Amino acid sequence: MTVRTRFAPSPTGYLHIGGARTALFNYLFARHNRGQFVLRIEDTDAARSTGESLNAILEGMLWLDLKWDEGPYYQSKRLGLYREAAAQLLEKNLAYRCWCAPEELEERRKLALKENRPPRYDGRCRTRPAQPAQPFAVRFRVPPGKTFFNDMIKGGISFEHAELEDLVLLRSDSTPTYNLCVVVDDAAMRITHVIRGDDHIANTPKQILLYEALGGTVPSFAHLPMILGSDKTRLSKRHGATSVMAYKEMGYLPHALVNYLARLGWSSGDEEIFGMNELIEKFSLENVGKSSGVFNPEKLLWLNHHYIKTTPAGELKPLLLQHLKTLGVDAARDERCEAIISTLRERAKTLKEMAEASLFYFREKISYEEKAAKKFLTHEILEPLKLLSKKLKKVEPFSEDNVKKAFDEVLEETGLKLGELAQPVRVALTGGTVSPGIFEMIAALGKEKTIERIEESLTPAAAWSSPRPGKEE
RNA sequence: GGUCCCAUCGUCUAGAGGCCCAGGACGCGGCCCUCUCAAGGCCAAAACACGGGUUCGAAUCCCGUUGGGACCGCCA
Repeated sequence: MTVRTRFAPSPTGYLHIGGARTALFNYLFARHNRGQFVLRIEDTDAARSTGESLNAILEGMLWLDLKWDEGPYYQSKRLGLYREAAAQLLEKNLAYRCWCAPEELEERRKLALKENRPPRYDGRCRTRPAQPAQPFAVRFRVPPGKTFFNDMIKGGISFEHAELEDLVLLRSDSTPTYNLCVVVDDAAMRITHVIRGDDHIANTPKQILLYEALGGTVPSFAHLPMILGSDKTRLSKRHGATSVMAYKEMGYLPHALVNYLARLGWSSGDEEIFGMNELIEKFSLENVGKSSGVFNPEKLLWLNHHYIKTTPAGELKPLLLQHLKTLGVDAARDERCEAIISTLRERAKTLKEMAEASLFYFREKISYEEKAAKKFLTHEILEPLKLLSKKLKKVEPFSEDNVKKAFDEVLEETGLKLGELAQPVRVALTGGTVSPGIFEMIAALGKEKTIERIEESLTPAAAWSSPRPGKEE
């Protein structure tokens, strides 16, 4: 039997970290077993479902490269199926009509909670005579007994039916509810493995009972542990960004998130770095842990940096371009991009950081940080800078090695140490004291801009080099 | 309140009775390298929640305690 998994989000918000991991594990399990991965949109709550959310979820999955084989299926387009199933259950007396008013139910629940009683429906309509002309909901008649299932992650779990309430299958407006839809669809779509968050454990016995009532094959279940925030409560906006797409905006590589999410709850020995194919090859539910995990942004950041360091510059370029664009720089036609990326990848943990750090390469005019200029653009350095400029003009090709040679000559002739020359040059070229290695940076900046900026620095250098009090030469 | 789930360094985890006075990774601290910042290399601190069993032997199995979490909707 081919393995079929599904990811079934409800379009009531963006794709969040937890949902993304559920989707990923379903994807990996299906791929690993050469099965199919189905996408189903659970939009039976018309009031809360939006097209915007739907797009956000699809966008998130595509960004993470979690491609589905089938769907998306929309539950809102399958309402007839669910009603049919409910009618069938009604017919077999496995379900019954309930005339209780929702408000009344709500009141009873609140009262029960207040009195510390289980807030469960008491089943009073099981035996109630028909109330013609009254709107009714359809409830499942939970049979007596006990349900056991063997969770692929958590192991054996069983529930006494006495703990289950007669759940609503069809609302009084005849729209179906979650548990019914899930079971009907998972059966119809021949889902073999239901992999979802462990907040669904309590739903599982109800769903198993429904499968049995409807004569469907019960799939295998695997309940993933929750992802928690730093305070060990369920991950939410309070803990920072939870939207997958927010990570794109922050300059994360999609695969860094995938790798991080995979390792949150799953492991393969001591390994930390996994490409997508490697994940597919190595993923198995046996290696998924049972306990919930805390989302650790620092580790994600480390992974992101790892992938920034190892992804070819050519692949990084279009991504960097996007971030530069939001900073108002259009570098699409700039041929230096790949060289620039190479100088920055070791020191930028996100693409956003890289874009910001690369700004000096693209600016027409740079401005000096006051402190930096004051400290390094001094009288004494004027001549060496002139000399350097002169030497650099002759450098051809303008490669890192050749630039270094020009520097060596200047150092030789002036007796300066590299540090004494490099920092002023750095300020002259970038405006600040922090940048990539001086030679690689100069080569990436390009001959024209380098010489232009050094010469430009010669003027203000004289003006700003007023010696500090007591240090008069 | 009831039911269910979970429990190894701060965090993610390895560990499927002896290989473990517990290994890796992130982060943190130190040192080295060094033209700045990084990156890199090396070193260090840091955990089997507790109590009972079972066993020649337990982080690993069982029970209990404690602590965390989830669920208890005509939401999904």
